[in-house]
Amino acid sequence: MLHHMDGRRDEATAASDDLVDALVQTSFITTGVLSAVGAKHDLSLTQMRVLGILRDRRLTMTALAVYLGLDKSTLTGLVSRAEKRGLVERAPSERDRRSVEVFLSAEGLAQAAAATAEVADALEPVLGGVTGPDRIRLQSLLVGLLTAQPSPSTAGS
Amino acid sequence: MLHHMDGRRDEATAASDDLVDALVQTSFITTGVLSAVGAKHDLSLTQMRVLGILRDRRLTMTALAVYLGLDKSTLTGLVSRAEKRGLVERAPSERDRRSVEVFLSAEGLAQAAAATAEVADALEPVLGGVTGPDRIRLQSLLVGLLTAQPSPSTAGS
DNA sequence: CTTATTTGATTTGTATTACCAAGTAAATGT
DNA sequence: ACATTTACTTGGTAATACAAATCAAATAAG
Repeated sequence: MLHHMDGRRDEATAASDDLVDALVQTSFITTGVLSAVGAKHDLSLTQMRVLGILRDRRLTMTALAVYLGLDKSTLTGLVSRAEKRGLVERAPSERDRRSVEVFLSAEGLAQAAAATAEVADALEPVLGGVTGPDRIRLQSLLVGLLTAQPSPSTAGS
Repeated sequence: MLHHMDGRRDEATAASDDLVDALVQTSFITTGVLSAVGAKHDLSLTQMRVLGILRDRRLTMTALAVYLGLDKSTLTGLVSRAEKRGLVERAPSERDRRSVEVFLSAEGLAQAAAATAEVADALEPVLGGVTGPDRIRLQSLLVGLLTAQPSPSTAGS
């Protein structure tokens, strides 16, 4: 689809554009909320993601970079700042002495938990237009979308 | 809901957490795709948003800042760089000589159209897990969510 | 087993993004 | 007419992000 061999956008594509548009706009609203919640704790969106990802994981720098879709060199500074603030810790891997593993400190874990709750709070009004059984429907549709994704593009909070 | 007067997260809240989680993860995947498409054209996510917003609008700096959820001062540099690249143009408002209106140049319009098509392309595989009638359902649920939003948090591509 | 290559992370340098506070000019309010 | 608000820019600072180069450890080749 798309790939207008005929050089124009057909009806099916036009219809799918509406879905794409809705998805994109919803995403911006959502990340806007994420961003705002993070700002209250002096956390950037990326730092929020780090907290979210490391909530139940312990990853090497490279693995974390892949999750975030960022360059390895970007991670160095990102993790260093988070480390300086006591949110995460670094530890050398035992299997591979080149690798550095990153994980949440106790403080980071607390922050992550608090942030998660606040995000749920802040998204509640956003979900105001979706009520009752529609929430279940939306959820299962999104879960369907997510589970169909190739492995660790499943990155996220 | 939420607003645990009792200081704990109840069942309803826990259930809604799953929806929140799915929404957040979906958003990260979507903005990741947006970001990747933009990168191919040397456009940041924010610049992509600017193109998307100005596709069918002509806004003052402040209005654009509100749409993006950014500070006015951030917009100055953002628009200046986009202007230097020939994507947008500035023009003094006639009604108010303090105001500056921003709009897409011919080149910017072309880029916006191309980017829109590419985004639809790139999101196609992401939507792979949602097929047939489920797409319509997802779309109408998202549209329902969007239309329930207070005015221009409806910002987005 | 010794060298060559690849891999994991950091360093350095640059550009962008973003905020705040302060400043200027035009428009409103009193 | 003067004070205030509004619209935007400027200046300063920090965070974010990438690319290229470097270094150490692990793996592959010979």
